Amino acid sequence: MSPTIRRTLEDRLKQVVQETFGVPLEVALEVPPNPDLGDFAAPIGFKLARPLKRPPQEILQELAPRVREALAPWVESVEIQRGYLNLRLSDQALQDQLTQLLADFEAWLPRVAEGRRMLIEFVSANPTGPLNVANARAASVGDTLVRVGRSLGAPVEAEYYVNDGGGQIRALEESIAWHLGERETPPQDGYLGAYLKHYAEKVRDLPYGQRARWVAEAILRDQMAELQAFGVTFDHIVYETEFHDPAEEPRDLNPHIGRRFAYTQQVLEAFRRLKVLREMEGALYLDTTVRGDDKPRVLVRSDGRPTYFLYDLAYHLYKFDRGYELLVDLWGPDHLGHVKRMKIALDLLGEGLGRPEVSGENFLVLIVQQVTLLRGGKRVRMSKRKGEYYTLHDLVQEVGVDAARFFFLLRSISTPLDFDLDLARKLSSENPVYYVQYVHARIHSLMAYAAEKGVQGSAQPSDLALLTTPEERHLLRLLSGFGDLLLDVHERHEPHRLPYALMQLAEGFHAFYQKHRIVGEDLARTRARLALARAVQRVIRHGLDLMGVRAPEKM
RNA sequence: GCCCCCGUAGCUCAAGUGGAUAGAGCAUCGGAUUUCUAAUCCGAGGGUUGCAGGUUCGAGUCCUGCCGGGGGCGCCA
Repeated sequence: MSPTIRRTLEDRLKQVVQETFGVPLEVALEVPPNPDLGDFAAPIGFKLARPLKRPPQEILQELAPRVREALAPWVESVEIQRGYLNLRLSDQALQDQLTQLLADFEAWLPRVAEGRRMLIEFVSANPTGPLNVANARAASVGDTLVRVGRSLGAPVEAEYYVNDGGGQIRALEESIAWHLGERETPPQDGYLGAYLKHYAEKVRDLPYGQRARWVAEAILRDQMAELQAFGVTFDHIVYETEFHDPAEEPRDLNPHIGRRFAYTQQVLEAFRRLKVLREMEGALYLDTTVRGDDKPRVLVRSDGRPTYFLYDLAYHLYKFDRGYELLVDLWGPDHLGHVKRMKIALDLLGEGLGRPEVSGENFLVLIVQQVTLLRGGKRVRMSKRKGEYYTLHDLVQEVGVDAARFFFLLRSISTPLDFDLDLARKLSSENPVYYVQYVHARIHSLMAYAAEKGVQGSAQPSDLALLTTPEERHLLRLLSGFGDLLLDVHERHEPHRLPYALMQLAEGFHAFYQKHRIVGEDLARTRARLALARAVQRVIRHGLDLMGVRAPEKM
């Protein structure tokens, strides 16, 4: 429940500025480029200069003594440097963090204050073939966001949407017939990959028209198994056909069909009420241009079949209806053009329904950029329909779950990722993931050694006061900031910060270990250093777990 | 043609909501271990942040234009 030191300091600083100058100021603490400058830097001199019409230096000189007093329990020095107020944490505060971390790790982690119920939808691959590496990247990112959120006590759930309707299912049906030799020419837009033959053989005895549904279910099961092996699970699975008209298909063939058709009708009614529906050439359009879109978007085709867009709106209304307050969707770059119209449509939907919570504001799309596979320095072209594949399964076989997940998380979401397969295979012994895992294993072995030497008893506060070398202080500082890091990952939806932070912590520990003897003559110092090592191990283990990466005890 | 993403060290990428001397890994070169895991550590070289302007105390970050790469622009999903 403890707020982090950084948040505490920011709140206090804000308060002091308000009391001293009577102006509000959002204070965002930064970390100075050089540790000699302190642990935190508040760039408030520049920011106050304008509203107060006074030079930064003068402002800070007036502020510094008050800050020093207000932050006394946590901060041992406050210095003015250029336009910054540089803060140095007290040894006591850092040692207290260590004590609390070890006493009750879960309680030491910060909690997300306003618990908006969040639903993250990701992967949501078509049930027409195996998962590819783009799905793998989305799975890594989405799952880690879910885990981080939960670790901070935020109500976050994971959902998978199955596009089990529309043209691709018809194409699947045709493709199955082709694989069974019932038609000579391969269907246009068909799925010609060898994998499908295996599924097709199992439905040979089913009549044409009923096979695709069975195969889609089987593929979905296999996808889920593959994801589970990748460490990724979902709380909910929702099918597109739930939003279809139940008259479309007999329910004994499709148990999902039409269960939530009411949502589809509700969407159309809301738009009708709002008078934003347009009929042109026999098709029904949503006039998104009233909110700045380029052109109206088709909801119902001229032959009466609804589009994916309409079903997607019904689906997202269903999400809001279940009480989620923030909807996060992870989409591929090919869906980029849909973001704007979707937000507009949700705004209109909320207005039409008179429900302000249904709105584009509460709908966040994260575009997870594409993955390009390289082999021998050349692009590996992939096409589901042509049957050219490199699957999630292949990836796990080749580089393993740990390396794959770590590697995917190492890039920010918005960066296209070149995945060099030759390099990835080579990386198996050079990948940074092993650098981090090694710290965990090393500390495990260290603990065993200490036990063997008969070192007993946990560190007392007086022991921890001995942690004063630069390497020890650096580690204490990194540990104390771990909660802030998780908050950043959660609030900004930037999971790539996590592996970087763990690499930094690992680097700090390796350097510390190299330079200082941990189990030694001085028992008090030994206890203190073991406590520090145990805390590092705990944080590393937690961080790796959030990434779905194992924390081995031996390497 | 319009919209979006990207352009940072030889390579792959970071850079905490506009902050101090732009940082890591890999690669290259040079060192370190009789004692707790060398899958480690220490050090060196390597940069006009694609180009040109602008905004301001301050720009890799924001704005405009251009160049290059990728993606999208369907009564497909």
